[in-house]
Amino acid sequence: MHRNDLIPIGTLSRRTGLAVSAIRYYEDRGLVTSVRTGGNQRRFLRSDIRRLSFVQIAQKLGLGLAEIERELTSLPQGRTPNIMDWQKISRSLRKEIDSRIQLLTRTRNKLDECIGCGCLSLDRCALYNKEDRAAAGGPGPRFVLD
Amino acid sequence: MHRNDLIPIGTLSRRTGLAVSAIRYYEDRGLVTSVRTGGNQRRFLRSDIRRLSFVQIAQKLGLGLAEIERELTSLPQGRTPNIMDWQKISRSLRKEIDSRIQLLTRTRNKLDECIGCGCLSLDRCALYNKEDRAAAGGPGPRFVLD
DNA sequence: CTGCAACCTCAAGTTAGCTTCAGATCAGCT
DNA sequence: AGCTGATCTGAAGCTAACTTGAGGTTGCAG
Repeated sequence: MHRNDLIPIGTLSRRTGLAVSAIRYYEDRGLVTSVRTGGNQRRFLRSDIRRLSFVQIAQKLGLGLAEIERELTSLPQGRTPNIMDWQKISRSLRKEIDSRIQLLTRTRNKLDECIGCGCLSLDRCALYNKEDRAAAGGPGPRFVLD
Repeated sequence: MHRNDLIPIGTLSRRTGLAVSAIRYYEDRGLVTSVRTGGNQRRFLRSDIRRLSFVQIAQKLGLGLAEIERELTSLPQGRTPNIMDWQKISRSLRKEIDSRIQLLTRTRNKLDECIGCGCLSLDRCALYNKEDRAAAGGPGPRFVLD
């Protein structure tokens, strides 16, 4: 519609709160793409603001850039993503949040049981265990949050 | 009580599921301590199994080793930690979990609002925003999980 | 008392996710 | 036309949390 559908990297930086260097890094990683001006400067789509906002939110949830990239592939290529596209991908993020909440809730319950005896073994938590009987139970509490 | 209150690093490794190299690294970082045999091999207290279990659980919650170290300072020095000590510190961990759950819940609610319009701005989420009016609202969705 | 798994130290390498720096060019206002 | 802030590239550096490797020593079962 208007000519300034294309924004320079500094603007994208201000609008997303990301450092310019971070955006360039994301481009290297393939999380966003840009076109170049005659003078070789990057120009991004306005819709990349949303795209990078999504990246930040997903990151705060603990997703790695690789996973985020995978999520983002569900956005249309060629066409600028519309509301429906973002709704769809946001719902996927919502699922992620849900499962994280569940995981934490389960851990909290486990921990509650274990606070009772202070054993911190989180599996075979039978009373305090002078002889370290739990040794038979295999290695550590690793599994707790796996 | 018995002579084998002291265990070698390999045993500690098996009992915690941690790599030997990781335990040595933790010792460098000051998360555990050991005594040495005549031949310079490390010997740990059995209670360090719990200590390192705690480390692993806290880590899975996203705490950094520095924060974990801080938590661990609440354990008694000199004396082997008893059940009460572990209960106390575990409760502190429980608080951490609780606040994380709250944070995620808040984020989920925000996101739910935003899925409605697909804007992903998460603050002034008034309908879809062709002119990018939100620009006035300051940089990105940074604050969401801060 | 011998053999060999388990230990030791120290330096360097690894992955993720960026930042910093140097030196050079661009773009837009006056 | 000129100034000045914004951008460019590529290499190197950084933090966290470890792992790997080389070369050497210990400790205990038989």
